[in-house]
Amino acid sequence: MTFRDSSAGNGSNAEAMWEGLGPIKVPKSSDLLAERLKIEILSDAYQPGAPLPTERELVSTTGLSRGSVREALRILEAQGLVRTRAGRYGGTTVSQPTDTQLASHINLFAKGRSVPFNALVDVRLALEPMVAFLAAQRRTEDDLALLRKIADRLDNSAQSDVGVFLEENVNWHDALAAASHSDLLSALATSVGVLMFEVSKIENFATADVRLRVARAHRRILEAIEAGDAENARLRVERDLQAYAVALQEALSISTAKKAPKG
Amino acid sequence: MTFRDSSAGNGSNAEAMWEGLGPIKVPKSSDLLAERLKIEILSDAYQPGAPLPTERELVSTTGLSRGSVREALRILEAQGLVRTRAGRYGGTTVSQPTDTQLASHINLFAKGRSVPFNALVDVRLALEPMVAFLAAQRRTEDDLALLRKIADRLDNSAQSDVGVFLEENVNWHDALAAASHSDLLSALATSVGVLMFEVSKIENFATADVRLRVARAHRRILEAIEAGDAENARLRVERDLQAYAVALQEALSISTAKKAPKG
DNA sequence: TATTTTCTATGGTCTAATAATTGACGTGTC
DNA sequence: GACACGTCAATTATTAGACCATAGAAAATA
Repeated sequence: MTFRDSSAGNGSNAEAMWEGLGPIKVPKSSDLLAERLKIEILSDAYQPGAPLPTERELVSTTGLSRGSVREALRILEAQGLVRTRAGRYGGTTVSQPTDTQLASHINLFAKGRSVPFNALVDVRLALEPMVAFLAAQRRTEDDLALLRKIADRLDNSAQSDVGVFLEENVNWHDALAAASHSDLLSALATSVGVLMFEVSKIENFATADVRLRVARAHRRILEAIEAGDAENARLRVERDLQAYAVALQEALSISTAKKAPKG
Repeated sequence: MTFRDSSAGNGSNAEAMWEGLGPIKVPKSSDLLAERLKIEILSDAYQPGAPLPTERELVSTTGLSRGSVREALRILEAQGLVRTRAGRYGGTTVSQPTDTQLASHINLFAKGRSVPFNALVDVRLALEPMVAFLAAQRRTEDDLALLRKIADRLDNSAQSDVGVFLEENVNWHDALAAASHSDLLSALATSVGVLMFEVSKIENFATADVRLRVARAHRRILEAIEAGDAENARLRVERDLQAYAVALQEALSISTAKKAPKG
């Protein structure tokens, strides 16, 4: 009598006995190792820069092959948790995810999901006013000096060099975010800022008129931040952002209309 | 005369000749392949579900080894851009990053960088009021039905089951975020919400008193959203969030004070 | 028709070897 | 001593080839 025979012989509820069993998903060894290492790394026992075991040590302690170990390390690397360097005294070390890496993942989310422009506006309209609010409260003298310098350059380039203007505009938003002295908030704000900046690179949107208005708006925001008037800074950013979004939205619909003139 | 001799003989600016040369960074083959595939995937030529070449095909088209190809695929998998399934008719397919994956990366950023509690509050205070604002404008009947059901369950469990209450509280915030109908915003909001939820699981913070207050607050927010009063919804969320953050902050300082009684 | 079995292309894993990298260390020259 | 250079050794980077496990399709069977 086989195992199968005996269970089949138990009657009508032979299958019911096993209904607690669902499909069993076999995880990949590299995923398991990555998960275990992730927990270790986040457990406070590891400081940034601390060395992980070498690949060959991991091979011997885990019993996995070198290939699986390396795949696990690539996963952790993509998550920004480790860094590997070749050569003697190289190896894998713990690292902290950078702003850039977070921005990259947000970027992938937005691009991969084809997040519409309006959704970007929603997020930016949530983040940037708060950034300005906090910046007005927490800005240091260094922050102010940097913001002033960028504001000057924006004024100067507003009537002349479009390329410089756009570049300095990104710098402005980065500096503002940094002045909020809030890690996560500024990382998120700059990420979304970059996304919108990419959109705004369409078809000479940054006309001389638009540039002048942006420069003036930033100047007013800077004044509020200098005065430490948080509520005012928030309001001004909110207003300017809405105006900017509306204008960009219009430019976009014109631009797409051009591309499909009789669609 | 050697090459070196001739350059050294040019005088004091011998090094200046080479100042255009920086350190040359040799990229890893897996990174290169991942980057190239990423560009392909994001180029609109690939729809979600579209199959990538098989590993062995990539080996023959790129000239790399299977190990390198697989490492590249692990990177893309960690970025949420592809999915792989074993077995015949399996393979690697294009996929869209999920909310959960974005949340996971934000989670790693916060944990890996030890982002302080206050910074989480900053972000949540930026996102959630906007979520409520948009939810009041965009909510469907289905959204309202779900929010009402959760609000009821929150009321019922506020005075009894702490576990159910906490769970439903997370559901509430998720449902609210969904009602904003803004992809990125809701993904970010729920990510940060989960992070704060983890913090609030400390030391019976969710006392009966706190639970009742939260339930009442949510009820008021729901009313504003039902009425479509966006500005009101935003204000109420902002106020409640601030109160919640203050209370949690106090509980945290008490909790940490207990752990280091005479520090 | 319904069920079971077989087939096979695919990812998953392992072993073994070689190449490339890189920091330390010695060694010589001036 | 200071500097340039070569050597060494440990580590990751990459390759090659093999075999296993998986999972649908397709064929065989009831």
